[in-house]
Order: sequence, then C-alpha cells, then structure tokens
Amino acid sequence: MAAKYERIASDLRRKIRSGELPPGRQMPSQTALAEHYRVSVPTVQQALGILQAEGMIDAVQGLGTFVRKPRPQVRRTTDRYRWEKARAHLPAEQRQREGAAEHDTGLAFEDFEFFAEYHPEPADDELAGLFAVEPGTRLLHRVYRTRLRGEDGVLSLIDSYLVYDVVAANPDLLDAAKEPWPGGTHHQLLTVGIEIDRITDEVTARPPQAEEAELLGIGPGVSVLKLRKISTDTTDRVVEISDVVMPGDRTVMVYTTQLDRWPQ
Amino acid sequence: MAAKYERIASDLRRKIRSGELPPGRQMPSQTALAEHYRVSVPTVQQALGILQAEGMIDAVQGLGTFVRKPRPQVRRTTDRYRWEKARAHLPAEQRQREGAAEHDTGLAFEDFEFFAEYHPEPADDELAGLFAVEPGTRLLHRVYRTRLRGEDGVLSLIDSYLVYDVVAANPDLLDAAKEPWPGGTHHQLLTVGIEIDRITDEVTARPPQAEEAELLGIGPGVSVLKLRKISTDTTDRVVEISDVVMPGDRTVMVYTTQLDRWPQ
DNA sequence: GAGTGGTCTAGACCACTGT
DNA sequence: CAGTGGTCTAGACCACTCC
Repeated sequence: MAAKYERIASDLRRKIRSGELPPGRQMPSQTALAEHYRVSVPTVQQALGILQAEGMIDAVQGLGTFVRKPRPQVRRTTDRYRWEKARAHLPAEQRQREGAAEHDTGLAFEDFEFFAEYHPEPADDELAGLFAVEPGTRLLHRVYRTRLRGEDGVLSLIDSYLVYDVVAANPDLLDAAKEPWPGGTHHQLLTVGIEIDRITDEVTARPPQAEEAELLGIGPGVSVLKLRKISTDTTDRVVEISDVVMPGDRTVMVYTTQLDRWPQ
Repeated sequence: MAAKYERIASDLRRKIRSGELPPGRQMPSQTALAEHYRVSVPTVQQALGILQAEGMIDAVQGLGTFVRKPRPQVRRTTDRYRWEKARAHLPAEQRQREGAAEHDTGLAFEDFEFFAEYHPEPADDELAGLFAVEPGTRLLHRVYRTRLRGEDGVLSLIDSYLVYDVVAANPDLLDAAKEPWPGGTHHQLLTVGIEIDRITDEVTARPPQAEEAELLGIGPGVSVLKLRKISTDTTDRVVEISDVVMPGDRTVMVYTTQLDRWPQ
C-alpha cells in the first residue's frame, strides 16, 4: 500500500489537473490539509514537496501555497544556431532589434531584461582540456542572465568562456558595457576573424542547487536542464564553451537530424 | 544562516568528493549521523535525501546507505540516427550483432538484457494530433527495456508508437517475439516500404515518478531526461513516435549542428 | 533478533507576509 | 497582530535484510 503522503499528493494532483483547484488559486493551508486528510503537518509537507518538485504548486513563506500558472514554454531549436550565425552579417541596428531569446519564445525585445558581467579568470583543468590550452591560461568568463519582464525567475543562467588572448584583439569584446545585447557572439567573433563551423550541445538533467532554484524561480525539487555548448571554428579550434542552466519545467530542447537518402 | 540539513548535506558531500567516504563504502547509520551532528533522525534523513537526489548515495532498506559507485555514462549522439539508418541495409546477421545500445555505450551485446512487449492501442488526442490521424485510430504500442547485466536499473524506458495499419503489411512487425533485437526500426519500416527522412528530438527534464525511479535504479529525487523522438518519412508523414525516459545522472545527449560557411 | 532505512505523529519555534 | 510556510525534535512503529 502506498504511503500516506503519496496518496495525498495524488489526490491533490488530480484536483489540480481536473481544474477543481485552478491556476492561481491558493491551496488550503498545511494545517487545513492536515485536518482534512487526518494526518500531521509534516506529512502534508512531504506531499506538497512532491507537487512542488513537479512544478505544479508554488509555496511562498508567509503568504501561502498556490497552484502554479502555466508559464510560457521555451522551445530552443537547432535552427537557432543557424539563425544566429546568419545574423552576424546584418547591420548592427537590425541585430539589436531581435536576439536569440526573442527567436526562441516569439516574444518581443521589450518583454526581456538582460544582465551581463565579464571577468578574466584562469582556466581550470576541465576547461583547459576542452580548449586544448594549459591549465591557468587566462579566459574571459562572461555571465549572462535573461529575465522575462513581469515574471519571477530568469529564463536561463549562462556562463560563457572564451580564451582571453584570442578575443583581446578587439577590446570591445572585453567590456560588458559594450555587450551588443541581445545576442551576437558570432558577430563578436567575426570582428577578430573567427568563423564558427559547428556547435555541439551536451544535454544533461539534474536537480537544482538551492541558489539555482531561487534564481530560476522554481521549487527546490524541479529538475534543471543543463546544456554545455561547445563552438568549434573553421580551423577545428574550440573557441567558446557555454554552460546553460534552464528550468526543466518550461524548457524543451528541439534537435532535428536530417538523414541521408538511401540509394535508389 | 543555512538550515542544519543543508550544512549536513554539504559536509557529507565534501567527504564523498574528497574520497574520505569512497564509492561502495557504507555510510554511518542515520542514528549514528544524528548523534554525530547532534540533530534528530528526520533532519539527517532530509540531508541524505538531497545527496540521494544528486545521485551520490543509495539507501537500501534494511541494509544501509552506500556511497554510489560511478556508473558508466551513456552518451547518446546524433550520429546514432545516421548509423541506425545506414545499418538497415546490412545483412540480418550483422544487424543482430550490434545494436544502438552497444553503439552508445561501447559495450558488447553480451553485456545487455533486452525486453520487448507489443500491444495494439487506440490513439489518444495527443498522439493522434502528432500522427495526423483520428483519435481512436489503432496504434501499435511497443514497450522496450534495456538492462545492463550486473547492474540494478535499466538504461532507458522506451514507449514507441506506430500507426497499426501502416505496419500491418508485414505481420512480423506486430509480434514482439519476432523483434530483431537489438535495434532495427529502420529495417522494419523498410520492409513495409517506408524510409525515414528526418528525426526530431524534443528533450525535457523532470523528477521521476516513483515507479520510474525504481525501474531506472535511481533515487526518488534524481532527475530524468525525457526524449520524445518523432520520425518523419520521405513523404512528410510522421511514422514513429518514441518516448524515452533516461536516468539524468548517467545520460548525456549530444547533438552537433553543422553550420553553413559564410560566403567568402 | 538486531540493525537498518521509511513513515508518521504531535508539537514547538522561527521567518515571513499581510493588515 | 494573525496566519502562513519552513525547520526541527523525540519518539514511535513498520518493512526489510542479514545472521
């Protein structure tokens, strides 16, 4: 027989799915639920913890627990990379107008808030290995956050790395204030004579760290999608490594593989 | 100040990372940890729950809690699809010898155990929409499990759907006993005159359902990667939909996007 | 039977939010 | 201030594994 907290979670899940508890509605308090199901408060909390991990409810201290409103899904497609590259040769004004985030979500530039921070940093063993440089080599570490206006959490946490000396030829690239938001890494690299030939995405899933959950505006148990994006240039040199952390409950990564035709 | 259970989790995490608690080692019992950290048992359990979600430890009822041994990672690459398709024209004997699972893991056929089960099923609204058929249309639902010999959990849970009438032209395809394991969907479809043109993967992350966690041999909080694979044939018809659930702590999905060169 | 993890209780205290 | 969720306790009982 299933545990009490599992049965309570199932019952509440059903009530939410059926619309009996509509999005935005405040759930009964923990004490009320405990009385209703004839269990103790910690048991109710265990049940709520499951629903929170599934992204169905949102508990706010001092306020209450609420049925989560469906948030717009972000579909991040392969097509995005081709689109970003093609964009690098467009005039600056047009590049400014629409970035990759808008391309993914179908929303407008005004819907977003951007934040960027740059700092030089020595390469650890892992990054040095991927870049094929000596550990300790100076890297440019760029931190990006994209927030949807009027929403609680950011869309993604991006940590991007470039080899410092490779991009230093254009001083503008070392300055976060000069960041040609939104997007435009292909264009930035073009100014120092680099063309990206291919991009490899490595996708994994894991539970969020406490800090990540807070930044992404997700409950403590909601999974995150982690993407390591490795960009290789036309001389087979790894030029950029990006680690992207996205909320798993609202992100879909889409990859299309075109296959060769069979010989007739 | 951080909660007690967080500090305990961090401390144990550090001891595991540093090798003080090596893989395979039994952790001190919950009561022993409670005494050591001067907290109650439920607090210790909360801390252990975090590490279990991170896939670092494994609690077995009646036996003890153990530091998890690193399990071989499965890298599932785009290349896999091209490889599978090219394989469809090889002689049967050679196809039997190496399937996709071996291709991903680099292990041999003998290391795996396979399980397949087929049954017809009416299409629900979601699948009907994707196949562009009427809801209720008969589908062939195929359930696959692949287990690594000598390991606790299966590598992936696969639910594959085909439109029944499309594949019924070859009765062998309707019979799980005739399953040409390992792998071979491209070849199966070839026998009814279908050639796959492209495959779209939609990747998401979420916490596991209790049953999935058990089947995959992961702790209750460890994230799973969910892949919906949609295969479209050369006449732009969706011919197969596969839902694949994989343990997030040992699966890496790898996708490489080749970009067009800039005009010189 | 002894020892382990899993579940559950009844109650306490704290932090936080609104009025 | 009252009401909410978050943390923690001390102890109970159960299910399970091994001896």
